[in-house]
Amino acid sequence: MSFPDKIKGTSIQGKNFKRSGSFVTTSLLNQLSQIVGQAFSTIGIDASFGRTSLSQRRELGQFQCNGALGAAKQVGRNPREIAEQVIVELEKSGLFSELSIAGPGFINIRLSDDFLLGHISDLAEEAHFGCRSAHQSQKVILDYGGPNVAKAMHVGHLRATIIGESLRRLREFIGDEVISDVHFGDWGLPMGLLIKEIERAQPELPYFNVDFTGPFPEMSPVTVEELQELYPAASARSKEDPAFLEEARIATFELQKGRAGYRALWQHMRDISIAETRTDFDLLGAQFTEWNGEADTNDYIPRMMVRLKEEGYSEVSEGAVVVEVAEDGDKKKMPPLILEKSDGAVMYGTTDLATIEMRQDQHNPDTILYVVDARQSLHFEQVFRAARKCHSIRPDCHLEHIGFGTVNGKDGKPLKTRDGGVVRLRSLIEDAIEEARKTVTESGMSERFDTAELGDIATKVGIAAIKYADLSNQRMSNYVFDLERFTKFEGRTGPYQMYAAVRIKSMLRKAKEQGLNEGRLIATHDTERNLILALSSLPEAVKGATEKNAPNILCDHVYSLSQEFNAFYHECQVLGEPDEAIRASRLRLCAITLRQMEQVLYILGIDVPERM
RNA sequence: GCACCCGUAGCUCAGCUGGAUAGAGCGCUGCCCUCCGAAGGCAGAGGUCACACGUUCGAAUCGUGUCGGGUGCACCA
Repeated sequence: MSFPDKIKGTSIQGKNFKRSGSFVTTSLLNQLSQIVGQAFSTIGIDASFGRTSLSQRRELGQFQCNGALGAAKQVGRNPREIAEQVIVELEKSGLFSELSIAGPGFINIRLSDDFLLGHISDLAEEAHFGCRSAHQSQKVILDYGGPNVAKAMHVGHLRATIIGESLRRLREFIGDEVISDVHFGDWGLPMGLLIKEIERAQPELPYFNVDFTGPFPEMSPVTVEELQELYPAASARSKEDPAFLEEARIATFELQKGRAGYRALWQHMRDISIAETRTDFDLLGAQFTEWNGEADTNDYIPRMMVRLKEEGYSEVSEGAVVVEVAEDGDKKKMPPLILEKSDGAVMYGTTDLATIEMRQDQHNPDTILYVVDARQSLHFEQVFRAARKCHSIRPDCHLEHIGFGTVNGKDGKPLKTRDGGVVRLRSLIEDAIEEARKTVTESGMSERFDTAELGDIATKVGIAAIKYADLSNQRMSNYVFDLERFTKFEGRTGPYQMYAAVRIKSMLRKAKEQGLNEGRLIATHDTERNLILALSSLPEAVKGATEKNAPNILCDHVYSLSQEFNAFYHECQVLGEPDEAIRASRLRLCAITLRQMEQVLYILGIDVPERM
């Protein structure tokens, strides 16, 4: 693809916009902004006013630039006059099929088909649709998931996992080196509670004998199911029985100091708990490169404590070792980060800080992102401040808490089971798949597919429903969990997006059967151009999603792809188009659309089946 | 008490680096299958963008305050 001959060598076309082969140097909107910026520049106005975006009013143009209004203010000239001069400059380029001024000075732009088609053809050649060109690759550690030993994963882990995994895939897509760490909760007071609870039931076990040096049994004395019942029991007991709580505290302390029997028992609990959570993560498609936990910082903690004391960062306050993190000009009260309780045990602030030191030591990351419930924002503020103050991390390493709101029931309150208990993640997923199975069956799919494929489709639909519903919300706001709504095939749902993609797959399959080939892109209909515009805006969506850690921007993008595709599909025949060149072009457009849709859906963690 | 998050159509939510007539989906009304999957498309009704003041040529968007909801504020995670 190349520009029409007539525009080569014009002032605006210039050297900056030559493309060599299929290499895309920048997104369509960036290119346009630069081109329009040059026009502003030519008439003596700062090029930054050339910022151009997709038009909000498609009937007036494909793109709009509002820069003349802002420039008018700064330069003290009439905005319409500026706009007119800019248009005169832009017309010289020959890149546009329509340029007009509306209202007080909005510039409306339509691109020539050559430029538009050339751009999308190049973009489609790229493995990442041009999304990597503007991004400086970095090493990112993503901390999400956060399951705990002995506790079944529950609703609270849903968002952490879904959002975290999506960010992991997004970062990988733009070319970052990503380390994903599940950060297992395996080191606090709950461990002591569990040890003591098990001892109550089975005091004869060797784990509780201080003099026993091993070897300890290879099999765990408890099953996961038992473990999951032991924890609430122990937790309840600790609230009623101060003596039990005290024993648990001591056990926690002794575990952390390395008491052999406790460590052996702890290892069993950790192993069976990890095995259990893997199932949940597999169902949600979460992939971790590291299965570290709080306990893995144990070697770092003593060193860290000594260093912080020696270097004067930590101090003793009310019997506890703390790091003061309050700063002048703080608007809110900023309590110190507690590293060691007055009983000598460490807390999650300690392990979090030590984890930062460990990560700095092992990976030297550029960014660490924590995908954790928004309610923990104060905690992370404390930890990050402490990390900076104590030089636990390279100063230019970016630390950020990616918070999120709660999952609510239809009553607007955090989701609970009918009897007020915690909703298990597993049952949530199973319910979604079950609900999906219902809608899938109702749609008559059961007659077309065998049981195995039906099960696969229902699983994919159920997972897609949950994920899309979760990710399409703005991260920080709470949302209402309504399976019936999520699993519908109509409207803004995961299944709707899948349906659009599957329909393209089906069409491309037919084309292949009929021996039809793809060919050079040509534009014959505005729905084709609109679809191309949607496709070409992926880099902006990806950039926005990355900068704000906001997968909902990608949900918007894939939704508008679906909408534009459906409009195109309705208006334009593809397989039935008699003109071979047009048919080949449309087939190509369908293929590009499918590839981008699947790519974005993949980032959202949604699998598209071959048929449904 | 202090701090943070949220308040947009009947319902569920986008939009928030200021720009034209504030957008989706569900629900509601009406059209479109001799045509590649109608699980689709097109059109319509529905809004004092919580409220007030301020900055601005221009505010859902920025600032201040008020009201309403959620959350958090040292030895749990």
